[in-house]
Amino acid sequence: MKDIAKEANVSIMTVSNVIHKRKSKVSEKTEKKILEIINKYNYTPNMSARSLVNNSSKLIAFILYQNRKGERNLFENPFNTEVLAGVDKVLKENDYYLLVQSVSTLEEIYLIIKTWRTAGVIILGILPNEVSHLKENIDTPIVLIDTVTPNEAGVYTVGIDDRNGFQIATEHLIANGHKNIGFVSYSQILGGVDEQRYLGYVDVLKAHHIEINENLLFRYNKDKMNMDTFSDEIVKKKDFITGLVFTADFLAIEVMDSLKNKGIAIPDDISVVGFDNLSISQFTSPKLTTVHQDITTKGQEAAHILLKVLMEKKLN
Amino acid sequence: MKDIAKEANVSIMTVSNVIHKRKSKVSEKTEKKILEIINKYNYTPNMSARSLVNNSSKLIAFILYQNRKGERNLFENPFNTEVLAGVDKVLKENDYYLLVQSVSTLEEIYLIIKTWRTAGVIILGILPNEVSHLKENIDTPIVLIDTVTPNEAGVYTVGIDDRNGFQIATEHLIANGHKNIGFVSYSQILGGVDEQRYLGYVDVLKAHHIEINENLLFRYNKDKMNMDTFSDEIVKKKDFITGLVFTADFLAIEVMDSLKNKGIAIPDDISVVGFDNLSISQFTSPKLTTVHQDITTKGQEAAHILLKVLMEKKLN
DNA sequence: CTGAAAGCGCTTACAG
DNA sequence: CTGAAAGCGCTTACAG
Repeated sequence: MKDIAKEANVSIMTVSNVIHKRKSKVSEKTEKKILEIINKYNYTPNMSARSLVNNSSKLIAFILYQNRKGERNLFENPFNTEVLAGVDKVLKENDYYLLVQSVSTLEEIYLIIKTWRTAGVIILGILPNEVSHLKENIDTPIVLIDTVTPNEAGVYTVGIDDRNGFQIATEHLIANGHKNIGFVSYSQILGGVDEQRYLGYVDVLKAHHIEINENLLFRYNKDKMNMDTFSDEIVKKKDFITGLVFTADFLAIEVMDSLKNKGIAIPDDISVVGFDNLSISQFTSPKLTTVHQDITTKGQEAAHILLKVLMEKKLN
Repeated sequence: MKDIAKEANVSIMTVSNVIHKRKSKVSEKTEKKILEIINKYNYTPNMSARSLVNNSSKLIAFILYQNRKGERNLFENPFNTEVLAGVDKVLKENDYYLLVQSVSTLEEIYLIIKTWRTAGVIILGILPNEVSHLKENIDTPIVLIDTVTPNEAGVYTVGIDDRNGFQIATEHLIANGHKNIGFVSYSQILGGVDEQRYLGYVDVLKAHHIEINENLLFRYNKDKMNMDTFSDEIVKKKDFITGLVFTADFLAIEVMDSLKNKGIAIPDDISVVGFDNLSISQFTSPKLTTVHQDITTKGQEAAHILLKVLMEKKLN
């Protein structure tokens, strides 16, 4: 910038004004001259310097969070990476950049944000009871995906009507004559989207005067169980169960595979309905019946919300 | 930092020395005092300031590159995200951070690197003939994944013996009595890993005195074809073909699905062998026979190479 | 419309 | 072992 200013015989200030397109502040003539020099030298602004002055960077942190010791690889789950795809697309179009990390504690999140003075943060996997802690420790806008929480100032959420979605899933099985329908989810059911989905499941059973049977609720704790022992629990009750609703396609696919290996025919012995409509779900056999949600759109939505809030902040 | 220095009654310099663990330069007593204050205020260094001084940040760019107009979402491919998982893990353990973006031009890559003064870059999808251009425009260490290129100074590659891997895949079909084996890959075959795999395919056919039949080479151009018309080409030759080798599981899964929809039984009508051993490959039906490669390890490897080079740079 | 000054938080020589 | 100075590249008031 200094060199450009020298070559154009203007001050650094003027170059800065040109870069920031403050047209009213620079004559067209000098602007043109400076732009030429900028292009000639292929000048790129140094983000570190800018961030330092502004005490905020053009970085958005994208965090995959899972507060458990398990050595699970969060990037293996297509749901997470489809969200990432949406975020990538929108931020790129708006000259923001994406800092990605998977973490297992909230403190790691705080550290990233402070270290890089990120403009905002998008997080997957936060539980409702963690939101207030999060809010106290982060002073940039926060967007949570699939966390069911009241909108507080500074905390925005992206989600769908999970309860209704799951009513649809459950209703589908009922419509096909099923009564003994198992509910299969990951373990942290309290407060998360899975609770909403559970409520949708209950809604439908109740509407059809079917009693909720605790024995048909299967919760997969990824850290304490393996898929084999988990599916055994379902196998034990196979003569009773005729249908299963899953809160996630990814889980449905894994369980289906395990059940098939144990000689259970799907859908002949047990019918299955998933949730998410992951792109891989169409490749299972039989094709997984699933409730669609547009995952990439969730990511785009999250990014848009963040950008909007950031714009408003700037105007104040 | 200034505040910490003031409270400890030392200079900023001394605080800096403590933070960087230059033990020889600070007495144990002052060190302890300073560390206490650092903890008390939960001090986190400002990376922007550091990057500015060093003219290099603790950011590593992870780029998914595809030089085509197609609107393909690169995060949808589990291969890419499994690599990402490996990179994430290693960088996190070494206090580096990950800047992720999918791009469609080399210029976008250069821009990211200059803008953020990244310490290094890991790229997927570079073709061999693009390497020299890349090298001329990037002055940080570059690690290319699955690009077949001679090792030049500053450009490192992570890959496997693709030719041998594909010999194994092809040999598997031969061993099962197949002779008319189709080779299915994505379109950009020249110079990439697919060429190595093609050579492996040729090796085996030749060894068994089977002539290469141009009509059995299927190249899927994602931008110009759709899966339906592509699989039609295979269907046309279904009475002749008895086996197919695929250069990627992801492609195999999509094609298999399409073929099944068109009434082709797998493996009864046509046997299929994939490549990669994606975690989702085990969920297809029939389970995809595939040549294993440890994808996450490729990502870890890439990160390790980068860190090693960075360490060596520092020592000079 | 243009410019000189101060400062963001840190590090790197260098002097004591 | 400790410190004062200069500077990284940029922006934000402010003065002309």
